[in-house]
Amino acid sequence: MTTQAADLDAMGSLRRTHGCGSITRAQVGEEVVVAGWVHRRRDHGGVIFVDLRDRDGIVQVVFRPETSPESHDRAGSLRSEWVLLARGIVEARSAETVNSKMPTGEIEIDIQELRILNAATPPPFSIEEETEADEAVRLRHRLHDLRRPPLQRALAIRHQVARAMRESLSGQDFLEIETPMLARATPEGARDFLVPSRLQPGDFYALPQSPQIMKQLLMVAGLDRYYQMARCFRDEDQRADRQLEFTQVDLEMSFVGVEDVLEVLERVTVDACRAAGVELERPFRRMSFEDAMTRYGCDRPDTRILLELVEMTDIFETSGFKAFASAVEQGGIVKCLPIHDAEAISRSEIDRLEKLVRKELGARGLGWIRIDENGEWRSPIVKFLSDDEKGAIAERTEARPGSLLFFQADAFERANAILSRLRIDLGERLERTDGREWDALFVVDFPLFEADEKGRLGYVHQPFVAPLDEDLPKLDSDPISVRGTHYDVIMNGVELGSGSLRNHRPDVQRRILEVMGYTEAEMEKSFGFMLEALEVGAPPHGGFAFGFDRMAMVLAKADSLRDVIAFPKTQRGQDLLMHAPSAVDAGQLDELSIRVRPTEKG
RNA sequence: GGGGAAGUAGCUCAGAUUGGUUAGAGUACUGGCCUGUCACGCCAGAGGCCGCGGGUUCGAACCCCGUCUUCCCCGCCA
Repeated sequence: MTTQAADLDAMGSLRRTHGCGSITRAQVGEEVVVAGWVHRRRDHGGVIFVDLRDRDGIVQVVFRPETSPESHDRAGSLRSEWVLLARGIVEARSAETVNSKMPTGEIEIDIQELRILNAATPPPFSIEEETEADEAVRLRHRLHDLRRPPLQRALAIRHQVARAMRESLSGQDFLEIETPMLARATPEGARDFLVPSRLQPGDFYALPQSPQIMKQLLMVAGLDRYYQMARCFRDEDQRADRQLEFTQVDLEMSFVGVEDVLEVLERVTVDACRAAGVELERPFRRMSFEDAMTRYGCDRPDTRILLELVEMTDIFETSGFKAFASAVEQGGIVKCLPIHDAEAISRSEIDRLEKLVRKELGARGLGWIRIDENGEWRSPIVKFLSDDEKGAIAERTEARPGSLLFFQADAFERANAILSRLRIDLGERLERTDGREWDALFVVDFPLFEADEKGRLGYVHQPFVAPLDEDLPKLDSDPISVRGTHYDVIMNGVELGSGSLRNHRPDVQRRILEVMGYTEAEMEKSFGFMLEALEVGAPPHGGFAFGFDRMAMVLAKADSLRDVIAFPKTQRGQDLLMHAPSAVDAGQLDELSIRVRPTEKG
């Protein structure tokens, strides 16, 4: 659709004097010039009101035939989202016409001169605080969506947080250093985005998944303290909190231990949040990975939710209740989520929850016991339990009339994932929270290795994480129990970022790769230049990477990364506004020595 | 790769779990009227490949099969 031919004006020498949202009673009587978009128009035949909107806010401008017949006449043709420049006198509204719902509702501008700078096609949906438009529609019409206040606020918060983090890190003696976007493909980790090389036909660059290796090389090179607002790329399936391309506030520092890094992280996090108007309590709480999993079933707990899980595995080791006992026998666990005063959870609600965890998380079922007002145990599973088991359950969960107990008997990961999901769902719905708005904490002491189903060890985070000094001897004797120096910063149940000390000694790095089953040749192929770098005098070093988009999401109280990124991609990786990715000319492919295999899609 | 939800007017949605006239509403849009509205109001009008492709049927928005798109989740993402 194209715009109607309209009689348009040039700006001439007229310039804006105020943002729409910043005009108050203080300007009454002054002449002002405002510029923006027609938010709404109310034409009374005589007087015409236009709500004019810019980044700053909305102000009512008035066109009266008696003030300026010409402006009034032309205002009649205005439509939504047309672009105006208008000069007029700020007037106080009479008591009856004050609009208390608008920040600028006490004043209006009597327009003397109107310049229509541009017309506009009708917007696909109205530009409001809240929109009901489908997300696909919002993404296709991203320019209109970006005009909505929540998105404008989110981008402003994003800017403020970025500025504060740069300032904070500069103030702590970090240098901002850029690293290449055209980097080397890595065999490990996420799928790479590849970029074909014209000058080296048949070879490819890879867009960096993160600057991990490059920042370690900077430490070896003696730059001491580095940071970067780093664009990162991972060609993996997306989620509400994962985009193909995203931004990390990446940092690394030399001659430090865990405490030194955490001190920096705490300062940066506090400074960043303050820039978004959020004051965090210091010091941040610390929690071990083990503690987090035991009590919350999750390595990024939202500790504002007061519900906690209870360990039950030992009770059911030799139970007559086959469903639980066999889970334990197969190396799994039994855990319980007790909820007291749970009368509000109906039987049909329990069925709904069971269906949910079966479908979404692969639960085998959802065991539950309700203790009614008379102390009777109402439950489909209670008939399988011995008196001893019932006694132990009651004692550990502090069950009482009104309590509802949810059980999972499954593999460690799954049982915890399911109960953690229920904990968050029900904790929020029943408002079992401590009332704090913000909850920042460090989770520390992650295991270095995890075993796959065949018992082979792999790294939990990445292959360069240094072990805790005191666990170093166990690298040979009991590697699975070796704890890493890895740490996470968690806020409101969202992982803001993670980091660790790195292996600076080549012998330790090699030993860790050996434990994971790498042969000498594989080590050379995958990590050759890293291992070489450690040989040229690598200082002890460690660092961190904040998921900057996630920080903005949490601080803007958004539910999706797409609401804090100007031009995000859909779950299928498409940009619905600019239509990327797209086919390219045969000539372009030819230059790159690339031939595309035809697909069904064409 | 797998599971789920959705797809009807620009937008948000009805359209019986029972297939049957010309597919409706609100809003937005267009024209007219209106000098104190602020979700302005009143009158009139226009607007539809019922996501797409097959099939069943005398007849399909509706039933069946496939497919595409968006969102949520699992896998995946050090």
